[in-house]
Amino acid sequence: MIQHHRHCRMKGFLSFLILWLISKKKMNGAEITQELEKRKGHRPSPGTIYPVLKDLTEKGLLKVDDNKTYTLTTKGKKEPEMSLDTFFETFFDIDEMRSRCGCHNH
Amino acid sequence: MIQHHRHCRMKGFLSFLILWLISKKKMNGAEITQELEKRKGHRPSPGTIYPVLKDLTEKGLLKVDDNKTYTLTTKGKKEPEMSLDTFFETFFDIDEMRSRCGCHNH
DNA sequence: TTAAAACTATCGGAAATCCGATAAAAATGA
DNA sequence: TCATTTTTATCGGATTTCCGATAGTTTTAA
Repeated sequence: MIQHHRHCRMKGFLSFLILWLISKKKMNGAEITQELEKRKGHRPSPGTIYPVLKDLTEKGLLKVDDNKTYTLTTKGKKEPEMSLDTFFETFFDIDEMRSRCGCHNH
Repeated sequence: MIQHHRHCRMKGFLSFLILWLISKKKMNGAEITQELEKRKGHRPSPGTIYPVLKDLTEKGLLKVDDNKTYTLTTKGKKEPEMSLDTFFETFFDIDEMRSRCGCHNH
């Protein structure tokens, strides 16, 4: 099956982003989908987010309650911290990056 | 051959990061390697960065001079802008992210 | 000059990442 | 109830991303 060419660079921050979203507010799959659509401009396929949620749950970073609502575990609360450190060590000059692009009002 | 498990989340921002570095200052491979080591905490393998440089050159985003120094092309100067927009649309609350992690001094 | 070191480059493949297709389960509402 | 919509979930695989192994090339310095 031929898959179409993706225009979107920057593949591979979805787990990080989902952890970040859930750290701000517990969410179910639909809410996560909506939030990702808002941020990235297009609705992710169910086949995109549910495997990620499953993976993060199996790694002990997320837990699910009976309403299918995802929350960070204790481990998960530490993990994004680590990732954030890594992130800001790598992109320490992020303010300069932002000042170079057109989106100053975010 | 068995490859060891990677602890590092956030796979997949290398092209973006390399474009960003070269947009700040023209560099050769060794300089890029050093800068990545500084930012990410470990030295990338040559097999990591040179294929990326080749790929970005073939896509017309980079050009190389006789000293193997990489510079952005006109197209490359626009491309990171686009990526930056995407980036900051996705991570519009990046300041909140940073205030949550320990690295306030970057 | 020439050996050693540093740099550049390629290749194959492991692992990660994402997504379309598909379907089950749950919620909705007529 | 029961059909429709929404939500959740899985699977297989296309593609991307990265890296170890390897080797050619250039620079360094004795």
